[in-house]
Amino acid sequence: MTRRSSSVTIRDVARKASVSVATVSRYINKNAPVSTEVAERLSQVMTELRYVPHAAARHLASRKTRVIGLLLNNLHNDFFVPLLNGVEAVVRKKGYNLIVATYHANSRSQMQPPIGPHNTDGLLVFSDGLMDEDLASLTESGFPMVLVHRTPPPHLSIPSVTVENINITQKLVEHLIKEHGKRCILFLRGPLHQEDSIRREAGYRSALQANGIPVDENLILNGDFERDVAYKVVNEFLRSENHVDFDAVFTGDDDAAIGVLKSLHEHGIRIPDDVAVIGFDDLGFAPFLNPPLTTVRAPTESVGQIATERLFGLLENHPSDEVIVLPTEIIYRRSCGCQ
Amino acid sequence: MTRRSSSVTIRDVARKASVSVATVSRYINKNAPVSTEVAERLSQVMTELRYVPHAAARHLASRKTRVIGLLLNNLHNDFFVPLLNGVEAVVRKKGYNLIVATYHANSRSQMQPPIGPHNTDGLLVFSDGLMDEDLASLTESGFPMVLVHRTPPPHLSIPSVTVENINITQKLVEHLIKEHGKRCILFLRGPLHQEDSIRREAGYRSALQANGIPVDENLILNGDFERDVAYKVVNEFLRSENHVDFDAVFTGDDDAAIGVLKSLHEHGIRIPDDVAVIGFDDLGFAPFLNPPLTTVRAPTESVGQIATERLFGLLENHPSDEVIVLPTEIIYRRSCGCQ
DNA sequence: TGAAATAATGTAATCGGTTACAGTAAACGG
DNA sequence: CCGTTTACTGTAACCGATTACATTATTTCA
Repeated sequence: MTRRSSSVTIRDVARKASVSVATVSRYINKNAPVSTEVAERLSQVMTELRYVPHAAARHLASRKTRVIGLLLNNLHNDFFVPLLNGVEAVVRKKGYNLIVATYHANSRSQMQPPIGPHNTDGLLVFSDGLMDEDLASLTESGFPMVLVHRTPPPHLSIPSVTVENINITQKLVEHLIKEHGKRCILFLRGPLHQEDSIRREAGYRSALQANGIPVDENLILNGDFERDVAYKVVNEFLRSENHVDFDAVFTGDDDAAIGVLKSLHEHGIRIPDDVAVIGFDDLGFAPFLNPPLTTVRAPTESVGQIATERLFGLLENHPSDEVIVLPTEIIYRRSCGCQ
Repeated sequence: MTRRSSSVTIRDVARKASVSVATVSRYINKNAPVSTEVAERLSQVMTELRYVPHAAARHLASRKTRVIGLLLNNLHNDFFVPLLNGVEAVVRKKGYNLIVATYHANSRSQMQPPIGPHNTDGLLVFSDGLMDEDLASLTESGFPMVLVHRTPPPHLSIPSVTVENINITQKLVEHLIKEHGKRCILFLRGPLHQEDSIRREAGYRSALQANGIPVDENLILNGDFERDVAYKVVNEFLRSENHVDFDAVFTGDDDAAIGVLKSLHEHGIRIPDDVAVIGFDDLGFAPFLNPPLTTVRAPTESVGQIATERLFGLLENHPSDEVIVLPTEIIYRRSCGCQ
């Protein structure tokens, strides 16, 4: 078989430096002593030949990819910028590579998850595409994973990093009720199975209940934590003949808030005079919306960073199954009626 | 050598289906005919065994990684969301994987680029980390690349996708001058070697010159296309004892605009009455800033999509060295004084 | 001082696929 | 009816690293 290999291999280096490939490998990986003279010679030969180790060959032989994967439902959301930022910083510091892939529950039927044990050393899972049973079988095979904004299923010890949702949401919604006298609060939930969404809905419901306000299911819409969807759904709601009156909106997250504000503006609804609006995440633009958005500050970059560090912890054999919940805080701005 | 291989290999599949590994490989890659009975048998055995081909082994043997890389200067910017979105969609459709990595000019000295021929089949380059000579040697070795928001260096035929900057910037700045009577326009340029920044600065300068306004270098600051940097630099500018008066700001891009607005607000400067503000990119939040931002709509998701499609074009041997410049348009909102 | 540990290196099997080459049987073409 | 495609399959070399095992020279230490 004749295959032209244009690239410089470890054998070329070995030959030119008059050592064996094993020595070159040892020098590269620094996992066994190499005499200083040989080391110097190799260093020189390698730069001379511009040798770059072939990743796939290393992977195959060492059974390590030096790649970690980030699995997301989608990439529509500004929320992912701080998350990615935190993740990428740690990955780079460790000399690894990062594969970013999207995979969600609806795409399951059509195809396998694009990343997993076959092409990564570990996964950061922020996706409902991998269901509990998938997590179970991956865990069983010893594949390192860290869940992001998702609690591990019962009996599975998978570390997880998320932010506090329920209490802070309840507190935020109660702020609308107690401080601003709101009683008909529209809620845009996120993706149905996403944990943040579920918890925020729980916080929303308990805030109403704690204040003797019956939950009106007509006031709960699906905003999907997305600008466009939120915009559309609020538009439809406002256009429907006899929609329920409302005096506030909890948009679910800041991205959805953008869509909500747009829709309200276009319908001539004054914020916060007619309708108060609150979000979640405190994305970079939140203080500059019109009006500035009252929201919850979530340490998203830290989430990415900590989750990634924990994943490397697993790779380095420091097992853990702790669920880390980072604290959140309310940032009061004008959109709720404050100031 | 004893290595436990927990994973199912192509040989396991072959044995269980009573065929050779070659046949299995052919079935997987659909690059040679396989009888229907064997195909059916294989399909069944593969799901039964939950066989997933080992990526590194495929890469090593086929000299293809089925991975493409996106090289960015950083990930601080909301600008990357639509870009990533466009890229990822195409990559997924093609059944490839996407490595996202950051690499900028200052990190050059410390390390090699994290992605390249050794671990990807091709690169989308949106980074000043790879300099012209790097591009030259990569091109020479036949490595597929597409430049994003960057024009290929002379004599190198590398396809490129970008958006129109100069003319639209000149038109936008002239709008400030002619329609709103502005004459002292602060400009926050982006990263020094980034082409968008250079072109926007060119557009800014020619707009002033075309209208007989001398360019005051004191009115040009480095905003780096980043929220935080822009915020800081405008703050410093405003705090300096005898800074030049100004009546407008071209923030360079929408991300920087957020920082500029924040600083101006905190200094009690009214927008657009005291100072007009314009951005660039029309990011999702632009219509919702306070006041809504006049900016340039750039088709960033399309840029990502088209660039990626062209990269796959190269992989499929459709050479091209065209420079595609997507059109941009001004979106007039309130921050410039309109409406 | 002699046994044992350590340092430095080499040889060759191995990781899990792809594919060149070879071969057989059936279909085709004139 | 026979030479030539075509369809299908198998064997084994190969991709470029890592690393178990072996070997020799040098230290260490009781």
